[in-house]
Amino acid sequence: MPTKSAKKPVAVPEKARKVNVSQAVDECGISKLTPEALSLMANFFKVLSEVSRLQIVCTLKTGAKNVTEIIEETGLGQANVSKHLKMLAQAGVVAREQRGICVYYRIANPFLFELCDLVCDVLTMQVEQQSQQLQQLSQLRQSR
Amino acid sequence: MPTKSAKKPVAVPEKARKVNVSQAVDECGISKLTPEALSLMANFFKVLSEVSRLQIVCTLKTGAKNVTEIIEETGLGQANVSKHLKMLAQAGVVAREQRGICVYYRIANPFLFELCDLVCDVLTMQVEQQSQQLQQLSQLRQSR
DNA sequence: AAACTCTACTACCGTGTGGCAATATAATGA
DNA sequence: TCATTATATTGCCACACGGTAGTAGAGTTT
Repeated sequence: MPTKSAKKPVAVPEKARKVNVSQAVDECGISKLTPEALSLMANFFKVLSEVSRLQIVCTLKTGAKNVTEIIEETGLGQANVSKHLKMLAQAGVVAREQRGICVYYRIANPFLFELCDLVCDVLTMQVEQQSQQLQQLSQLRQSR
Repeated sequence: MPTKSAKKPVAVPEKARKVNVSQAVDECGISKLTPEALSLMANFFKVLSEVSRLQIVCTLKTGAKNVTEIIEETGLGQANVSKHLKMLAQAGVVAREQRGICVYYRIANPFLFELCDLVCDVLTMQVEQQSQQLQQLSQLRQSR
């Protein structure tokens, strides 16, 4: 049973942590990360936490595309695509390049796909694990 | 200039895509992912897109901890920690284990740290890139 | 049993944000 | 110049979600 040093940790209010970017990511590795670095990470994940934006990223997997092409491939609304692209660009996920009248976007850092593949692996493992557990459950059921 | 086949892509409303999990993640690799798989990914990222939850994950880097320990290490409120832990557990990020009166949580899949490290790398690259660009800008400024 | 600890849950509030329609801006062509 | 196409922006609404206080329940100690 763990012992507590102080009764109430005095709970410094959890709002009021806005972060000024930069410096932040020094020593890599998830442990010993400054709140700023954590905020950077959180923001990065947040950008990738919407199906629409992931759709857009998928679209760009096969190369740079302009907004109209992205709209057609994803079936998303124009305003949304524009908004999402802006967010993705600000997060440094995609790069913007104007060619004549059109604006082409591309994945800024191909590392992203590596990352997504890794996530896919993790999720696959989880799904498999879950289905195994379900199997075991149903087996227990039948042998009753 | 890209040609458009139809004037208005008829915009199937973008709400009304709730996803039933499972199957989804077949062929790994970010391209050719079903909407269900994308939704899984998005949800995974969403769980990691909050500073508080990342703090909790960091806390668990050094091994399983009970809720009180997590509260003390992070300084978060008890209700929040409980809520976040529930979310992390549902997403399969952490595993729950009751020992007597305490409940211990641990990272379910150590792969997670690998993933976070990769994200750190990506973010580091981005930050470095940005600072380089800033440097170039200021140099342009001075040589004016 | 009563008091205490640990964890979970509920209700509430404020904020952030996705989708949408309408409008604005920019570049091109007639 | 005017019309057209491509992209960006704004305002609005609905909804999801984080933080908080209060409460509940389970286990432990006295």
